[in-house]
Amino acid sequence: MISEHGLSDRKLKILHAIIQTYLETGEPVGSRTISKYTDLNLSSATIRNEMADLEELGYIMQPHTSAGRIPSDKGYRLYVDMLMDEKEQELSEMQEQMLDKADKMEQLLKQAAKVLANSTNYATMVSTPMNNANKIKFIQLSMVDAEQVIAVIVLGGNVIKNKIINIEEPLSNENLLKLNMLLNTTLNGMSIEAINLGLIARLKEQAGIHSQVVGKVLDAVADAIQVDEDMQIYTSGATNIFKYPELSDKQSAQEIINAFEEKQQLTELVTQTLSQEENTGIQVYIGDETPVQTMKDCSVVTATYELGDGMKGTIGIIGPKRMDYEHVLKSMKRLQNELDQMFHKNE
Amino acid sequence: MISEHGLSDRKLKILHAIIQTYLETGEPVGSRTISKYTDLNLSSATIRNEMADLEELGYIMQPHTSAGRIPSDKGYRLYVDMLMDEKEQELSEMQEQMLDKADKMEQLLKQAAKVLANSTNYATMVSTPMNNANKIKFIQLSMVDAEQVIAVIVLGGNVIKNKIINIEEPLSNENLLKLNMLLNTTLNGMSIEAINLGLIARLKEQAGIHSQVVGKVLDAVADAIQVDEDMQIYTSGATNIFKYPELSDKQSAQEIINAFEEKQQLTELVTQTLSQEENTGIQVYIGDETPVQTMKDCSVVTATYELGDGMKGTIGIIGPKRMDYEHVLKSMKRLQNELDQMFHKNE
DNA sequence: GTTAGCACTCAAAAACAAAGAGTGCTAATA
DNA sequence: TATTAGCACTCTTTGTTTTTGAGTGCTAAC
Repeated sequence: MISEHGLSDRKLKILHAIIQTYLETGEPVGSRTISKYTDLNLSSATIRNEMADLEELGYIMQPHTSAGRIPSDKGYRLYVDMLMDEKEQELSEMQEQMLDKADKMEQLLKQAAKVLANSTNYATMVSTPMNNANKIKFIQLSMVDAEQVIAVIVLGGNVIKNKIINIEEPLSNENLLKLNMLLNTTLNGMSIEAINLGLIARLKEQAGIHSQVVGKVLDAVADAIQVDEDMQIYTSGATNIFKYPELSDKQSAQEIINAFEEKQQLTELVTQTLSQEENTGIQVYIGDETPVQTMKDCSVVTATYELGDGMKGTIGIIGPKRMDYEHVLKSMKRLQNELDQMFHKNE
Repeated sequence: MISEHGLSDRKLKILHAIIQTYLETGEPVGSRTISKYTDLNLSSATIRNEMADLEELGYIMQPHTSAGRIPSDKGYRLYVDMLMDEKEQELSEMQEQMLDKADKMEQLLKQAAKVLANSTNYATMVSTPMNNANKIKFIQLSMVDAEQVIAVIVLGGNVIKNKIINIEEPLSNENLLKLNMLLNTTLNGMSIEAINLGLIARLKEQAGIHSQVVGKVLDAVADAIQVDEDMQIYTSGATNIFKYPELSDKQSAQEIINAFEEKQQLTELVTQTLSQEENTGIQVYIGDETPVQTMKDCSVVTATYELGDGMKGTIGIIGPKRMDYEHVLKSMKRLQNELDQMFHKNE
């Protein structure tokens, strides 16, 4: 939706110019600059009048009297909303850079974060898909040596988990085979929530003397999923924030980078993004709008990508409010596309 | 080895006092401070004379005339060497914090880095073990569905790798069994270097019509190992460097944190550390001594831990030159011990 | 409606002025 | 001979004042 701003065309142009120059320079922009470096052919005085209006309307503000203007959050918002409505751009070539190294999901996502950080010069994050309603695709137990069994669990989307289980007495080949049969026939295609206590009891009963092994395997399954529940987040380019003076004073830099390192706070972003069901799946949080308080002086752009099976992951870009929204939105769309495509191809 | 410093006992005491107070405050320390807050009972003037000597000998220096003295790299070196010779301390309790969450190696090491960072307030890194001469312990292929086979490879030290392989036509159960037999009998206990072209050719021959599958599996093996070759590095507490003003100006902070994020430069540290064969396995690099140029204004303490099978990993602490060496060295020894122990127990 | 002109404001930069910590040296002292 | 008190000197730090310049708002002319 376009905001009901009701600004004259000229005001809009001036606002646009202010924002764009501010995006580049990071310095408050004065009336003279606009008057000179724009094709409006208006004197600085006229611009000043318009700017006074724009300020009154809340789109721009002065850091102090006798300084130029900078966009307010509201101003950015308008700008971004305008951008969002623009036609889609041609995609791709990003693909090459990514396919390159990527074969495992983990690496693919790491790479994605890196590519995005490089191409935008902001800090980026990519989350692994959350498997809320994920299904077990395959389970296999194998003996590694006399006392150790390895359990390999493949989930939907080819997410692979494995876990080593210590057992007291060796399993015969035959029994191993039986157990594998049992587990697979019972659990295959099963969604994770569906594995309840009743089912577990039944399984153990059927396993007979090996019920304890089954117990351990189920623990392993639970564990494997548990680990995945708090999904992984890959970040890149956190130090890019040093490039923007307004964020790189010790205090802010410390906090933001810390958030990136600890990742804890980023999960908030992920859940927030995933819950919000938008058409394009791209969201822009400007300043205070962000779900993560640490980043209240930043802008955060997030997008979701899909894996099928209802699995969704998140991509995020964190930068200064004066971020190059145009470029970022484009890059975001591209990456989103790439990821969607890749995962669907791999399926 | 103790350096041949040949300093008088008094000089040594003064140097010690200077370093210790500087470690705490981070400010140049003057003669008066030493005279007052030490049990030497000497006037500031006497101290000044001694300090002049110490400066001439290169153990301390003045940031500028009429400032107090700060330790030089040489001074720190002497101090650290003295510490290193001290008796071992009692270990442990760190174990609890770690065992807690740890079950997979990856998590264990992540946790280790975190614990260490918390306990020292410096930036830390832990590398996964390098498997130069690592052996294949177990290989298993399983069908996931009609077109996909999963290969699980367990290496020495229970390092698990897996990879999904796409195949054209389904394998019968029988053939799968045969392949597994073939692979295991041939490759088990084999060190990775030993898998050469000749062996590969022989394997393929024996696999007959499934030679292409074998090829893909071997690719997968190579790949799995490849991935491991450039080992993982887990870091924690990078933002701790903000706590030390002498490192936290934009320039340095940016560089150091970046090194931590990109990890590239840290591998240098790891290899350096691993190559150097010391008795205790703990090394201290002060300032310029560091293998990583980015950290020339820091001190870096590294240690190795062992996994058996000749696999070794690295632990590292990076902080200001005025780091609390005593504490750090103790923590380091503890962690080193914990890790050694854990991996050997798990074996 | 637009613009030139001017007085005014205010942050940032530059210039200047203590203040204070610490030194080196000399001369007196134990 | 080793230690110490005393003093002049040096430099950073801190605070104050001045200067500068970009940018504004307002008024009056176009």
